[in-house]
Amino acid sequence: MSEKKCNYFECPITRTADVIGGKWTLPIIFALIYETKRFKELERSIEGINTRMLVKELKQLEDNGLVIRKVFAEVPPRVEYSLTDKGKALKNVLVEMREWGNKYLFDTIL
Amino acid sequence: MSEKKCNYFECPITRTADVIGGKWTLPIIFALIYETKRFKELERSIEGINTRMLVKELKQLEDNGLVIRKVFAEVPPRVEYSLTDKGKALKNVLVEMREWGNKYLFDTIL
DNA sequence: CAGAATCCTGCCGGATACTG
DNA sequence: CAGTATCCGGCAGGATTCTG
Repeated sequence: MSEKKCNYFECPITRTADVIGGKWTLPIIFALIYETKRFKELERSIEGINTRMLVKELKQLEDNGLVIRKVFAEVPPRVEYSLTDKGKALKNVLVEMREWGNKYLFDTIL
Repeated sequence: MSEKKCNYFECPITRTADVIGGKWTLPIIFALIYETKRFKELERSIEGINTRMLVKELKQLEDNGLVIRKVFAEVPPRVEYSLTDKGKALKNVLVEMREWGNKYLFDTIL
């Protein structure tokens, strides 16, 4: 961690924050970190999200190269979502966030 | 990283995201990670921020226990901001975010 | 099942001016 | 210097309905 001025758009930290800053971005990535999932599966596994938001953020994640969308020519339709390597590489970030959250957000009694 | 349902408010990851999700939160933490700074110093070291936002996010950070505000009874007034241990502990998260950002957001040519 | 199309609202974040 | 006090527009994000 060098002492460099963080002017937002040249800073890798804030740029990363922008990529994963959507309200449901992290839950989606988390849900896909170990397994491919279909749209409805995703929707069910993420409590509180609604269709529109899921579609929107998935598209954004796809545009950012974090998620792969695979369409099957079947009836009923089937679409599977999975993480790219770029997406999977976020795992370290998630791990650190979880670590910090558990330590400082839930163990306040200790 | 266990396979647990992430229902937002019980999930340490998304809770952490909420704490550091303000637009200028990370730049502020970054600016304070190695040194205490006065208000104006902070404002100058973070490109693009304005007074109102800096005040607002600093207050939020203080409420969340990430930042300490120390007021000196002097004229002209002097207020110094520094990170608590809780705040400093976010360094690991920042490091991972920077790592990821550098690798996947800036080295796309490679 | 996997979305697309609308509609609506809060509040996030920016600009600007003023104060002790 | 270290902040308040207002004003304001845009859009993130939610609810709901419809389609192939």
